[in-house]
Amino acid sequence: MNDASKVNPETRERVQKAMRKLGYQPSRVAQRLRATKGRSKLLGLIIPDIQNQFYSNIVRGVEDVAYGKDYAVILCNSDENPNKERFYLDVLQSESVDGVILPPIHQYSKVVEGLVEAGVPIVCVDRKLVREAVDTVVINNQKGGFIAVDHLIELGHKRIAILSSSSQFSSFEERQKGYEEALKASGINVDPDLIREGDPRSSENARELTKELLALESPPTAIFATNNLMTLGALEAINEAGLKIPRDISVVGFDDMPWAKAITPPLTVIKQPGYEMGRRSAELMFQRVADPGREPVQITMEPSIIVRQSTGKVKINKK
Amino acid sequence: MNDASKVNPETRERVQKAMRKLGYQPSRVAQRLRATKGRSKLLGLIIPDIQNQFYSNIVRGVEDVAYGKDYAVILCNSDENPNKERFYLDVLQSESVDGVILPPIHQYSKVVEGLVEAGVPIVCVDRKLVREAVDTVVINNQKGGFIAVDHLIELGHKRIAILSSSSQFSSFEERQKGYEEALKASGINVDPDLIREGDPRSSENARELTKELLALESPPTAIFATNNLMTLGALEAINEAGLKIPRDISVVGFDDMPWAKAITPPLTVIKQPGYEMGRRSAELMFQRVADPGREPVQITMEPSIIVRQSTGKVKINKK
DNA sequence: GTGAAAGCGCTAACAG
DNA sequence: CTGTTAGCGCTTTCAC
Repeated sequence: MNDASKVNPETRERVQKAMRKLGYQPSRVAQRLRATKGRSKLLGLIIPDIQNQFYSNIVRGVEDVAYGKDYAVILCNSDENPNKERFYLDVLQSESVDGVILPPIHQYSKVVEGLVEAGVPIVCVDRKLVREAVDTVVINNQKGGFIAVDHLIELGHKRIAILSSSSQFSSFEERQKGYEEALKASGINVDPDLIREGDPRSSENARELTKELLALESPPTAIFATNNLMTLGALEAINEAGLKIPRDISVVGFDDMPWAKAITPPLTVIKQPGYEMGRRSAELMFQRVADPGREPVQITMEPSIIVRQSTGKVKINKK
Repeated sequence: MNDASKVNPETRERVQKAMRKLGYQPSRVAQRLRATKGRSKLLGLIIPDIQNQFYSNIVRGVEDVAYGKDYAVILCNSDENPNKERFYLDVLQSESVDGVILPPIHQYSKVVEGLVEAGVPIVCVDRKLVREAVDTVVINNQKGGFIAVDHLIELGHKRIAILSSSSQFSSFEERQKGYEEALKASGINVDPDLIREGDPRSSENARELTKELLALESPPTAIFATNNLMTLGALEAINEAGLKIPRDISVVGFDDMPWAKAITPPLTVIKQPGYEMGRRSAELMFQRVADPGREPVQITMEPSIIVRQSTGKVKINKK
C-alpha cells in the first residue's frame, strides 16, 4: 500500500480499489506514533502574532510549501511572550512534529538552543539565534535600514527620526544600526532625541512616540518607521497633527503592506519578501528532515526600497 | 497522574516530582490515538487565506480560545478552492481533530454536510451552510450592506455603486441584498450598471472594476466596497484617477482594517468583529465537543458603521 | 487504594 | 513476493 516498488501490480490495483471503495483513510495519528522520526507530516510554526501582516505572509509561504509535501502545520501565536513560546515548543514536541519554524523571541534562548542540540529540526526565520548554528532565513536588516535612511538623506533630509523597538530583537537592532550607519556615512550626527524606541507590536505606542517627535523644538523632517505597525502609528500621528506628507514631513515605512500603494500619497517602504521567507524556511526544514546531518545554512534575503510619494525633498522649516 | 481525585495525595506528589525530575512530557500523539473521541486537544481551522486580515482576525480569536484550553490548531488555507477544502478536511479527519471550524466555500457542500451528518463537530464561521443545521457564527451581512448604503443616501448620494463578489458566497449575496434594500427603501432605482461583481480575493480586480465605474458616462458619486481587498482596489483606482475623497467621491469599505484610520482621509467602514467571531466559533466548538447532542445554534453578530471622513455630502456633477 | 494488561491503527521486521 | 507479529505511548478496564 505504501511502497509501490516491490508489489505485484495487480495486487496493488486490487488493494487500491478496495481502499477507494471503503473510503479508507490511514490515520495520520497512528502513523505518527509509529514513525517516530522525521515522517510525521506535521510542522510547527510559532509566530508572534498572526494579525501582523508580515507574519501572515510568512505563514502563507510555509503553508504553501507544506501543502505541496502533504504536511499540515500547527500554528501558534507567542505574543513575544517567552513563556508562551516555551509552552508551544513543549506542545509541538509532544505532538512530535517533524520540526519547528519560528522567529526566536530572544537571541539567546536556552529553550530553543536546547532543542537544536537535542536534534529537533529548527528553522529560525526573521530573527537569528546568536550562539547556536541553526538554519536561518532573514533579510539583511541593516541594509534595509541603510537604504531607507540613505534615500531620505539624498532628498536633503538631515533631521531623520527612527521609530524602533525597545526590546532586543535582532531585526530591529540591525535596522537601527543601518540607520546610524547611513547618517554617519553622510556626516550627519546621530541625535539621540530622534531615536525613539517602543513596542513594535503597538501602533498606538508608535503614535505617541511620533507625537513626541513632532512636538520637539526642532522636529524631524523625516521619519523612518521600522515595522508595519509603527508605520501605521506614525501615519496616524502625522494626520492628527494636520501635517501633509510629503509637503511637511517624509516617511519611509518597513514592509510593503498591501495598503501602502492605495493610500494618498502612496507610501515609500522597505519591502521584505515575507512570503518568500516563509517558503525558504519550510524548504530548509524539509531538507533538514531529509538529512539531519547537513550543515546549518543561513539565507539572507535582500530588502528593497519602493519609492513612492511619501518622501519628498526637504523644506527648510522657518519659524 | 491524570485524575487527581482518587489517588493518595502523597503518591501523587511523589509521581509529580518524578515527572518534573525526568522532564517527562506525555505524548499528545499517543493520547490522541488512544482517546478516539473528543479529547484529542487538536482543532482544525480552514480559511480561505491567512493573508487576508479579516481571516487572520478570526484565526487569532480561535487560537486564543484554544490556547486557554490547551488545544493546538492546525491551520489550512483553502484559497476558495473546493478541492483544497476537501483535501484538508480529509487531512484533518485523519489527524483526528476534535472538530473543524471553517467558512464553507459553498453554501451547499456535500463534503461538509457529510461530515456534519457523520457527527464530526463542525462550526461554520463567516458563511453559512444552507441545508444542514450546524453551529454557525456570522454577522448580519444584509444589515451591514444596508447601513453602509443608507449612510451614503443620507449624505445625498443617489448614484451609489457596489463592488461585490461574482462567486456565490452567502456573505456577499447578503451584503448586496442590503445594498438593494437600502436603495429601494429610499425610492432609488437599482441601476445594474452600478453593480459590479468580481473576485473578492483580488484588489487588482476591484481596481479594474472601479476604473470602469469611474469611466461611466454618469459615474457613481459613491462606492460601497464589500470587503477589505475590494476596498483597497477601489481606493487605488480612485487615486489613480486623481480623484479626491470625499470631495469627488465617497467610499464605504467593509472591515475595519488597522490602516483605515491611518490614511488620509480616514476611511468610513462597516466593522466586522472578526476576532470575536473566531472566539465565539471556538467556544461553540468546545461546547459541542463536550455535548455532541446539543442543538445547533446560530450566532449572528452585529456589524457597525464607523463613520470617518471618506464619506461626504454629494456634490452635483456639472459637466 | 494500586498494579497489570489489553489495545487504539499503524509500520517495520521477519518468517514463510 | 506475501502474511504475520511486535510494539510506538498512552488510557481504560479489571483484578488484586
